[in-house]
Amino acid sequence: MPVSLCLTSPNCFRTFSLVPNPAMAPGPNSLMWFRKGLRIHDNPALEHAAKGCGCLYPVFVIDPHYMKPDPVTFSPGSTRAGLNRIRFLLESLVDLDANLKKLGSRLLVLKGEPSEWDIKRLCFEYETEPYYQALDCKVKNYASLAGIEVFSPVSHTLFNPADIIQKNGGRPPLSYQSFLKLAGKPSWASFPLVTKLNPLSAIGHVGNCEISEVPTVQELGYEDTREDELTVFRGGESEALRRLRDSIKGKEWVANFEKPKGDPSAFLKPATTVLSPYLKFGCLSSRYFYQCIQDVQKNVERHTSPPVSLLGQLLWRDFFYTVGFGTPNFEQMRGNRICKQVPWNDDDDELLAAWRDARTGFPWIDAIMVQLRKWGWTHHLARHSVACFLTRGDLFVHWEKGRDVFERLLIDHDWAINNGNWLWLSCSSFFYQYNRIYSPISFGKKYDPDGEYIRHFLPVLKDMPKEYIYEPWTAPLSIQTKAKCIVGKDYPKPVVSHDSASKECKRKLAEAYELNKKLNGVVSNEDLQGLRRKLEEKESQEPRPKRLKQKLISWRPK
DNA sequence: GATAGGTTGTCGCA
DNA sequence: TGCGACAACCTATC
Repeated sequence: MPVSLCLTSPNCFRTFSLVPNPAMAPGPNSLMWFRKGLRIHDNPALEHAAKGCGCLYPVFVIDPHYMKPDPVTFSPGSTRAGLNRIRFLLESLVDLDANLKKLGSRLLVLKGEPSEWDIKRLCFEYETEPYYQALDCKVKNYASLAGIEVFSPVSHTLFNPADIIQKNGGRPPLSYQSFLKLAGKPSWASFPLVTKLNPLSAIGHVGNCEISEVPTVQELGYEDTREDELTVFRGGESEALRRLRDSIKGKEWVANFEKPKGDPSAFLKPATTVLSPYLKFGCLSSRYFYQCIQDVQKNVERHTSPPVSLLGQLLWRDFFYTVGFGTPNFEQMRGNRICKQVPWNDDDDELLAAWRDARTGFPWIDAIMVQLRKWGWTHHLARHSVACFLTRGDLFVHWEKGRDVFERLLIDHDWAINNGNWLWLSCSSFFYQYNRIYSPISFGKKYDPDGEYIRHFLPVLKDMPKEYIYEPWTAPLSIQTKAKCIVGKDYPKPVVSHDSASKECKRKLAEAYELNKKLNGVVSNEDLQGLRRKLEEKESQEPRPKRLKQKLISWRPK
């Protein structure tokens, strides 16, 4: 009996069939299913698949939902991913294919046509995201029905999130420090990882299955993509290892790395490693990265420590993976045990769109949103700035809305880390000091007083004198004219007054916190509606210029 | 129940 | 460049 196995989405079971054949010799045929973990080095699933096998099928399945152009979204891309990330993924696949070819194999890219293959061993990297949990559960069930051995090792993260949760009595730790204590040193920290593989077995019979080369973005149906809309970072394991070598070359830089001291406005040479997209797709093994940093630290007198050190950054990643894995409804406010229930604006699409489309009228915020859209990447602190601005700092828009925008645009988008950071920045979980608000004016200014970052990503402001570049609406008209940028015409007026909007946000959060405390975190929809009404009443009693009156202009960053 | 500590706020001052 | 005031949150731990 052939057993159908779908390797694309949890709700479909028709990609191809596996036909176990006990008579096959010499070893069992193996299927290595690549999802993330797009690498040769430190890839236990691939290693196991290759060990003593007959034929080896290295497979990547194109999921149409992830790849196919969706014409109705706000930025080029598919239903689930922006074009930048799709391109990054394709580049990573091309590189993986090339690296497999060096080992005498190749990548088999499949697109949905059923076929029968003779497989006895199925190997894929373990995943903690709900999407893969649901999919893998079904795949494992079907494989076991068919008598196929499944090997699914934890190798995407430093630790197994389930172990940490178990050590903590069944609940994930909610602070970084307690996470560190529970985690300790990873078991493999001082063992050499397998970074090189022997030549791989041949590909087996593929039947009538449609095998293709890695498609280009054009072949996927993306036509009019302007080059300047595309990211400056190239995907793939080779590029990841090159970047890694470059980053750790400067031993002092590694040893003295302090995340909060990095400059978010540095764009010619980013202040961080920009290894996050490679970690996201597993082009770079986080464990290999860990060992490389460890080696550098051994050879210097003193070095920084978590949370600010470079190693600390990798541990943050594991922290969010752990909490995300152990928290039901982690990606939403409702039904999320660790999330404060707050009456965010969730129907003001105008404010959301202004933020998303880089027309809030705050150049620092808008420049970051342009960089995000073009590069699919911005510095961590720049992400903080815009996330705070959208939610608890100024616009009071629901963090889930901002999360969705990041999810689409970031090339390093990672389910656990993105949701975790939005919970953090909106003061919904992990972090609660809602009085600490990033100023959309002074925060950028302290790193980049001349506004070079703004001039680069918002060329409309390139001739604005530095005295006004963070607040162009305060520039006298003569200056605006001279700079060829009239605020309200060439560049928008600010959508809110930061002073009054941030005060209002603090007041609302104080009320929301009080309600959560009173109800012991069990806040119903009605409770939230009640608070929303109460806050609105207060607003109408004390009318204040919540939003500066302005004619909406159809301004687009160029 | 009290206390310590928390990845990275802002402002004014020395 | 570094400090305290600002106003005061929460979680972890005892």
